[in-house]
Amino acid sequence: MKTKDKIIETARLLFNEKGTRHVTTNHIAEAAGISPGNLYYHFRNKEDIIRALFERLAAEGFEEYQKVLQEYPPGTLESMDQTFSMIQTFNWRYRFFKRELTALIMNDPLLKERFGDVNRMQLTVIGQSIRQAMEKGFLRPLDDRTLGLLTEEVWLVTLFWLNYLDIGGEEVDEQTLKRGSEMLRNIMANYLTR
Amino acid sequence: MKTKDKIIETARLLFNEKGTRHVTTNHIAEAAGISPGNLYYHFRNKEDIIRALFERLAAEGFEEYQKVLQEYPPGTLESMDQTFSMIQTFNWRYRFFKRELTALIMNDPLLKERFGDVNRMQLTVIGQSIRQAMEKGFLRPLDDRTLGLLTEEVWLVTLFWLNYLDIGGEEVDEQTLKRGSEMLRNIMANYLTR
Amino acid sequence: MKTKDKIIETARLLFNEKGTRHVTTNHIAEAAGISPGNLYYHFRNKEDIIRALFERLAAEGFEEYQKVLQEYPPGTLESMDQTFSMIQTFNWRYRFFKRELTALIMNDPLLKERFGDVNRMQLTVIGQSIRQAMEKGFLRPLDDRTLGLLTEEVWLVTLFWLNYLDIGGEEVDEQTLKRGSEMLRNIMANYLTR
Amino acid sequence: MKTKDKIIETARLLFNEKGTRHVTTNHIAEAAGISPGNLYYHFRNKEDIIRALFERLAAEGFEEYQKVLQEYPPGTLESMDQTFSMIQTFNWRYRFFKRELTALIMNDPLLKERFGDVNRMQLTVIGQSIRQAMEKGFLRPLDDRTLGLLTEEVWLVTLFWLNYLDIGGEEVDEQTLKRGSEMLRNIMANYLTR
DNA sequence: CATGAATGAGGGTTCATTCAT
DNA sequence: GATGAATGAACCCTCATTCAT
Repeated sequence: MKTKDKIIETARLLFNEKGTRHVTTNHIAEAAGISPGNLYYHFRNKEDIIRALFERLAAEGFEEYQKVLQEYPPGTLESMDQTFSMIQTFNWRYRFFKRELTALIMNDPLLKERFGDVNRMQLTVIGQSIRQAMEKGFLRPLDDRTLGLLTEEVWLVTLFWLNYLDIGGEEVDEQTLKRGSEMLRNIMANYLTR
Repeated sequence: MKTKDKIIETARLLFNEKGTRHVTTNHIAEAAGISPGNLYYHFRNKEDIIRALFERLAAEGFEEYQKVLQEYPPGTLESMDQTFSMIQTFNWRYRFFKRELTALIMNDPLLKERFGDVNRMQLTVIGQSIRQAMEKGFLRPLDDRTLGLLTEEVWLVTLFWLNYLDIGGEEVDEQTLKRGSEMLRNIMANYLTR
Repeated sequence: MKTKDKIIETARLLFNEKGTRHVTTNHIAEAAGISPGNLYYHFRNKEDIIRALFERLAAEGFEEYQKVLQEYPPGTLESMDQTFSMIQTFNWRYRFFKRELTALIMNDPLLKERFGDVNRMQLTVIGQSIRQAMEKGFLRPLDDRTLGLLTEEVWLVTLFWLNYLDIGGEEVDEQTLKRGSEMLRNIMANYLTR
Repeated sequence: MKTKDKIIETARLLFNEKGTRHVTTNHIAEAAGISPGNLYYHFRNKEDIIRALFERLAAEGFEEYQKVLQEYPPGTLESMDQTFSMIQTFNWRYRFFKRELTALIMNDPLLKERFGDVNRMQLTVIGQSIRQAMEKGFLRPLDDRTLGLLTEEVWLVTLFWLNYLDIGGEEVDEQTLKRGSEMLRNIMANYLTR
């Protein structure tokens, strides 16, 4: 593994474990087995590492989403399920990010913009997915406003399910993740044609 | 206003504005018009101020909730609406808290416990409220599992609506808050008797 | 007990327990059950308390010494023994003082002077005591230089026996104190007439 | 000279001059011509510097002792004399240490242990040295108890001679140090075979 | 005599970042 | 690419002391 990747991966693990605040750049360097100076050769500063982690999250997420799309016909409950659990995997892999998101964004305009882009894209994808399900007849016809709210509802649950568990002091495991899926299914159930 | 309150209030404003990380105890003292030493006369440390803010949030929240209960019959859509917007007010007043919640909790076991207590209590209240609505006939009969999911759904949206707006880069105003209420109504709509 | 005495007594206990450095004036006030302001009504500053403790040590020591003199004929081994163990009692009662003596003196000229006075007086007393023993025939005749060295030797052991135990990690109890007496007797033994 | 050594050496001088209490880490850094951060790059904290000073004292002392042993046959009065004045040199070089010893030890268990080790070793060395002198016929035969007391007596005087001068307000110079040697000789004189 | 809130200089320490090698 | 010593601003917090009441 290249040094740059080693830094990113080490940072991810440490950030998840202790939060960005309590992980120093020297700490990362040491854990990655390199010198502080070398870390700064590969990254301009700490923020830069966080940004790199976000880009990685976005790229990997996009890739995985393509795979889901290929395996499961879009617009079905199954594809929604798969997408949900895929996103949870990322939320978990990069959980420091979700935990501190607003704080991080508040102090880094560049990150804010990039996150905004990705977030918008994801919302669009969800919206289209639901619209497709409607067009294919899996869901009953919905007016635009209801469709909008439903989309956001699905997205909100998907985004914050891990935080919800976190806050409630619940472990993240197969069971609790499954409960998240159930919640989504429960939401959709009201709109299924049968 | 007493010094202790002045500190708490100043801290709340600064934390909301810049995040706990970027607000130093000396900042708070200066903004409150007192000496650093005096701040530490009233609070053992920075964490202690954060805890005090949580206690205040909890106490004020409880108080407000009682008022809502007295004005609106529990178990109605209206009371739910009122409770939602009341909670949003607190989420906004103490928004630093919600933003950094998991990070804060991760590093302060005492806060974690206190938050857990309050959170559990709130979930219980919501659950009972929905059950009452059902018993009164506003909602159609639901099995326990569905009722549990619905409760969590309502709670999740209530908790994270502000974060959702934050993340999406949306302003917090009457309009966006109202959209949160609508989402809740939309969720409930599926279970109303008519 | 008067407030002033309460402060002195509390300070002595705390200083012995934790050292002057780690005992704050507020700490003393709290333990004495009074307010910080009140402490400063009775003493100008922390140094002043330490000085008062020294004066008390000196006064009590003088008083006790008179008692020993009355009970045991001066110039006997027995009176030396009694004096030794009497001084150990004070060294123990005010052990913080002996522990930090040089440091305390270095930063407080007034204390330095007072301690010097008392110390000189004590040396004189010991010297005279030994001389008496010689004149009474308990000790064999000694030239002035030897007598001077012997006096200092006795005084040095008496002064530092507790520190010696402290340093060696030994408990201060009847047994270890007795060993100190034995050492003195051992020193004197070489000069006894029989 | 390396930075680490520069820090240690500077600390030693300042500690001797003003006592550990009144020397701040920033003082040391400034006097050593480095930044505060750099000091903390080489030492974890202030205690750590003090520990390093003790280790240096112990190491240098051991080294010097070996030299004395090679030059002067062990078990002679001369070797004792040399050892005494050698130790006084160290007591003087690291006099802050002896002055504050008990206080320092009280608040640093690690230091306490290390000091205990070294102290025990030194007592053993003295004991053996006296025993050798006896076996070689320089000293008359002594029973174990007397030998033990004599050993401790010698050690006590050696350890505290500088403190004794300090307390008495006497300068440390050739003359006063010589008086210490004389005291030891005076003690030994009683046991010499001739 | 007594209270206790208030002061403020400064202490130990951290950590993102730089730079000579 | 890499090292690791070095920087320095700033942080959290302490505590002897003061002062209005």
